Amino acid sequence: MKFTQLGEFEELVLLTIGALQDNAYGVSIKNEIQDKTERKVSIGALHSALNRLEKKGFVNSHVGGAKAERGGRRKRFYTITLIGQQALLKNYQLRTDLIKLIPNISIDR
Amino acid sequence: MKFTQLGEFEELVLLTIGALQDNAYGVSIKNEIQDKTERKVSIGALHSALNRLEKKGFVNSHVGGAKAERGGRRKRFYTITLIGQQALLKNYQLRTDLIKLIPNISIDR
DNA sequence: ATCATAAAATATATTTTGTTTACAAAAGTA
DNA sequence: TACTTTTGTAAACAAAATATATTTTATGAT
Repeated sequence: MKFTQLGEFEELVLLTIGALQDNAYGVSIKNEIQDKTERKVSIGALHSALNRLEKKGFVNSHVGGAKAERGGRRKRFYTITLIGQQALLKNYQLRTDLIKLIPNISIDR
Repeated sequence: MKFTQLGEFEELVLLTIGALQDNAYGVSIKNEIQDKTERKVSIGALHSALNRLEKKGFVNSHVGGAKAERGGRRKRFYTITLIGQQALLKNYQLRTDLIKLIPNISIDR
């Protein structure tokens, strides 16, 4: 494929990383998505999306220090890149424009 | 397993069907998406998305009468169903909520 | 009536994205 | 050391997206 398109789940993950600001790592992203959507997210599914997002340049990551309350592996934190933000905005604007053209649909509440 | 999740391209197609109102068929949908997005849509890709959308209950279809200017096969027109509209709204609202939580992002123009 | 051509849908194969399942690593506790 | 908790990794498979090629159907011209 010539230039990489953001998939549906990838976009949701990317939005969530942005929303979580500096606390976006595997488990927090998983929990946030589950809370907001009622859909269950497996940690494996999430990490494969994260890997793809990083490979495409939509996010950066770094491992944090060893600071967990009760042990555990170090977290890998994700942050959204500029092109990640741009991709989100572009999708958002396109969908907003289109949805407004649909008659008898109530986008405000 | 029951798959009712809308894919990224499927959602774009569904939005476009809604926006085109009573003129949504293969070629018009393809052209509309290409105009709005600069991305190239193959007619085969589009029809496979349409088939999935119909199987999932997000759209209905019917073939039109023979009315083309210069021959050609009859068009199959698509209309969005109620659950199609509901799915679009749900996605729209979720993304709107999330994008507003991202700092330093300008969603208004 | 047959032929050429246009318009649209269908078929098939491949790649990319999404999901599940199982497992491994790192760190604290006892 | 062994145990438990937290998090990440890997591999296999299913579904969605894409590209390319083909077929069906309709009309107008000859």
